Amino acid sequence: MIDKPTELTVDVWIALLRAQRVALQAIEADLKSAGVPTLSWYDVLIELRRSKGDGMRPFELEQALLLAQHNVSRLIDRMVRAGYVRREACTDDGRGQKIHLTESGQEMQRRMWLVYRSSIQAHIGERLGNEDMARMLVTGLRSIAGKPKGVTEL
Amino acid sequence: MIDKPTELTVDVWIALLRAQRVALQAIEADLKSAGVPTLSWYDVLIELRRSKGDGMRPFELEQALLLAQHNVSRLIDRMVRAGYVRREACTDDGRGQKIHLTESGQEMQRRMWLVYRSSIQAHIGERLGNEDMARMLVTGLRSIAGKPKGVTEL
DNA sequence: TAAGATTGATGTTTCAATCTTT
DNA sequence: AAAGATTGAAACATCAATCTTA
Repeated sequence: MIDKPTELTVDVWIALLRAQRVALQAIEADLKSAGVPTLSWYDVLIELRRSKGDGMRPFELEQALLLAQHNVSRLIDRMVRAGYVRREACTDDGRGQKIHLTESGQEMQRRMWLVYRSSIQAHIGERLGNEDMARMLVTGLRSIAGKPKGVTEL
Repeated sequence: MIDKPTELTVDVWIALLRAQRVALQAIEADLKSAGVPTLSWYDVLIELRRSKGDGMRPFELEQALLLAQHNVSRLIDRMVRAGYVRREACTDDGRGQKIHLTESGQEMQRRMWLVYRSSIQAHIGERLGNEDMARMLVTGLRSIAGKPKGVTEL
């Protein structure tokens, strides 16, 4: 059969699934025990911060975060209710809107980053050497992920 | 600060998140368009199949699949309703039970594997060379994931 | 008391349909 | 009609509490 994967390929996929799951659970647990929101909120906060005060359209967030439109819509709902972002009318496209960070959202992003970065170091950095990381990136993970559509370059 | 990650470490984490998300979404989409259940069902089916008819305790599934106990409980509920697994009383431990594959569950596992393996090949195998895969595994992904607790060896 | 497992309430994601503007 | 975005209903996940047996 032409599209049957080798054992090695299957092992890589299983390991990829597992590594991400283990690391993600550990990192989410760290965030939770620090009393801050989850990673999906962080993703929105950091994307908006990178937009430098211009705000972002929901569909831009959608592409950057690999989320479905209705999920972005509801994620923003919750973050508006929590006071971290606000919606603004979009001047050049009547259908759309612009999402902006609030002061409180900026603060939360900074606060989360302090927790998040320790966690990345603990669960990723301390387990891998520089050589290994560099190789995983250039010929491995990025080939699987493809090129991001949004503004954010990896 | 002692636990601040390097840029490279952060890049690896972002790439890991992204690669898994992209591949997972692609694979789930393939399963859906083939009209079969999602990957979490497959994970249960294949674990049970590996147990060779002995069945598995819910807490064993929990460890093998990295799921919380209540999630396993409800996942099994749904799969029982769909007729793919059945619960049996556990002879040596009155608190527990044994989960077994049904005939129909075995069939579905086989059917899903045909779809799943093409999908793994398309989204992982065709994007990576053998050398790269081998390196990602031994010095990369597996160091992040740690050792699995359950029966299943990667 | 602790381990194995389930349940009610609540929060989040998904599906399909809808609404508005281009 | 297509793009951007939202919404109701249903499926699924999570939290805290509970139940049973070891």
